[in-house]
Amino acid sequence: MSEALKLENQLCHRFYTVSNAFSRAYRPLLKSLDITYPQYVVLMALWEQDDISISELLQHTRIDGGAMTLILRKLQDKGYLTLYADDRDKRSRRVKLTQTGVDTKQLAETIPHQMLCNLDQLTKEEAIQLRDLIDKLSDCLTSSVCSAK
Amino acid sequence: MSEALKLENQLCHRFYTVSNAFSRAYRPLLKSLDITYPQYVVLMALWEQDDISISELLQHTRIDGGAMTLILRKLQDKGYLTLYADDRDKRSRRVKLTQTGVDTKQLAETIPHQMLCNLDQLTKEEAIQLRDLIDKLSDCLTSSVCSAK
DNA sequence: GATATTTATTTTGCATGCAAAGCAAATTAC
DNA sequence: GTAATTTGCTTTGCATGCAAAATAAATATC
Repeated sequence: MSEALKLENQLCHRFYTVSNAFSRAYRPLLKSLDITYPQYVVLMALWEQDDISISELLQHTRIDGGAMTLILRKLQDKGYLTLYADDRDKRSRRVKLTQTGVDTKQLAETIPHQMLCNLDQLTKEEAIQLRDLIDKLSDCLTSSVCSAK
Repeated sequence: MSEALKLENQLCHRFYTVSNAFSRAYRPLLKSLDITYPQYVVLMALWEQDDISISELLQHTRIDGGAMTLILRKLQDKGYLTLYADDRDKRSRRVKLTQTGVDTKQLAETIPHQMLCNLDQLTKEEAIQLRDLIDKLSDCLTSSVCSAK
């Protein structure tokens, strides 16, 4: 049979598989914080830059807008953050960590190490190489020059 | 701030982002077949090896079991495949492409090329390198020696 | 300055991904 | 050979990802 349609040759399937594997691998690490992986992504973004608009948060995290509404609602319910209207632009809403949200960063500090511990078969060089290749791939996919719309 | 929790340093977030980007990029290519990306994965698996049990299909595709039930139901409704009971083991069900399902492979042959066209910034060597690094990473994640359960 | 358009966000409807529970058939234990 | 366990699959409930429609507010057009 032709090689092109073989599952083993699909880069996309590798990303599909690994992305889901990551999400599963994070679950036990995030359990004590009572958050999911996308919620963790939102918190990481806020720990890096707090008190930003939802649209900025969408850009940083690349999470879907519709999903973001629900994620923020849940993180608010859990007491990690607060949503408030922007005075200058009433269409916009802003996100701000609560004290709990800020403090939780300390608890989360150990998570990246625990995850890296899963990945220690990769050397630092390989990890960097992998990162750079994915970024190149990501640029192709995002710009999607050739994609038939 | 510490580097460990920065979003930019998370390999997982790259996979999250690229995996979703792939799914989005495939959408227009799969539209004429009226299937989603996971459904396409199932068809690719069956074009490679037809008439297999659901459990085999689960292993090949690494799709979630609960999701697979729905995906197969939809592909059956669309006339791509048939589900039938295994005579030897009545717990098991088997999947077989219909003639339509088999014929559709011809239509799908062009899809991998169209997608590669999106990714032509990557050289062949880089693509292979990327593939191998992801496989190494994938092994780490799957075996998850160190993960605290 | 009223209208048309754009922007920021939410809602809706559909398709997974996942853990956990449920079920029936096959297998193991004894 | 019956009970306990395992296996293959489906169902359930929850959390996204996504396109498209809906809303409200800000901007641009004329």
